[in-house]
Amino acid sequence: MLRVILIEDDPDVREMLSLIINDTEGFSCLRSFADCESALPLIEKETPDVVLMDIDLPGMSGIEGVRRLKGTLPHLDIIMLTVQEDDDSVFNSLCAGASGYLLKSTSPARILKSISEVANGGAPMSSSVARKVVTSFKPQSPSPLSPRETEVLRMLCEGQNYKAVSEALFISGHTVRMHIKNIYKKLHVHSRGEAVKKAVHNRFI
Amino acid sequence: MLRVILIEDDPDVREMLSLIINDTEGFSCLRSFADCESALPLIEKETPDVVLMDIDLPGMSGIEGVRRLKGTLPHLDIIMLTVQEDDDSVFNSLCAGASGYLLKSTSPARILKSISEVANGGAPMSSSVARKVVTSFKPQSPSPLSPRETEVLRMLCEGQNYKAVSEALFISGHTVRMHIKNIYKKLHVHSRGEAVKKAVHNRFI
DNA sequence: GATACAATTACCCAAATGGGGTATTTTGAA
DNA sequence: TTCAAAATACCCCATTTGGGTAATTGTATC
Repeated sequence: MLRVILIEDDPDVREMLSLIINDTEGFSCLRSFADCESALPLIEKETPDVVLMDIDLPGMSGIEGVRRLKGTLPHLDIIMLTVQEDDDSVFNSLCAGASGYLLKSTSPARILKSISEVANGGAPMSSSVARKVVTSFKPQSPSPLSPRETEVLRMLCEGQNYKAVSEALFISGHTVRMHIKNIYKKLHVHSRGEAVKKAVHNRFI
Repeated sequence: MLRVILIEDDPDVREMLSLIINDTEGFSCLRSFADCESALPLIEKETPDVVLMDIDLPGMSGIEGVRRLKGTLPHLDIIMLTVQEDDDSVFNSLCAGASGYLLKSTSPARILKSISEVANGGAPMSSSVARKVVTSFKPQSPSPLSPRETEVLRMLCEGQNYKAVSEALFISGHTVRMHIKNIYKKLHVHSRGEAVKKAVHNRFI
């Protein structure tokens, strides 16, 4: 029996979901709340298996709610259930610790399936959300750096200095400097920190 | 009609998948190959809708194959279909540009569903893979840095130097240096580059 | 009140870094 | 074969950085 708690400010949606969950074999909606403030203390008491969480809530946002819940109950599985489909909502939710992300257009059957999926170690996502997540891994822009420069930059990211790089690549320190100067020029940066940030961010390394 | 090409070195698996795809309404397996070397030139000719790609192949790996295919056909949807379940295989595949990742234990019905899903902008993944992907967004360790140090580190990541930071935060250059020294100590690093990398990687900023 | 931690200011020094320039050789693509 | 890019190597010098040490203040928390 999967024990679910629901946080959703729209009373109609809340009621409907609660009924659907309770009317299905193997699922039980322990309680439902209209906001995080009232929900959080009780969730920590009741320790449900899964929480369905809206994002746009009065008071504390659902994302902040996730952050706090995961702080006290790291093993709790939380599925976002929201109309928000923008990158920020998705990525901030996942960074906060949500284990799934469904759009409100999701069918009741799919929601129930997602609840059992998340409880079994899955990460149910609406397909457009999943694509966003997967695409975020792919470097968006091709690296402007030559293979050698990429190699040098990778070592800079490890915190190696000129000398270490030159010894590792069997080239002189002068050459390392030249590569680094070219890297800075190509990335439009003027320091190591910026270069590392850009490299990590754009996945050049 | 979804046009599929299959790359899989096991003849039995290849045959079976090919039959299943061709025997299903709305799907067509244009061709199948045992390795990337022979597949790539023909895929660029036939421009299928979806490619099913194994990872462990003779010669070029499936991951490298994805990288090359996405280089020439950026809009092609590729689903990895493999026994490999380790983090490296998953993340390298997605970084290379795969749009989906299924384990070989996936049922034929689910594979067919995934093909249409990926063609419709989704990102089908086996549930354990999806959880890996989602979990990778969550910072594993809470930041050990004080708020002020976090602020300083954020500016270092922007490529600001001591003076710029001190002016922006209305503190003396000496204080900035002290903060940075403490940051290095807490993060166990010895240079700006390393600190930036660690900060970005662990999402301290 | 005591203790602990964060934030702040201060100084010294050696090493690393960034910016400017120039030049040769190798490699690969047109 | 010709040309461009990449990789190699070198010079000078001002500035930045990293490491060490120490002291003061405020704000918590105990």
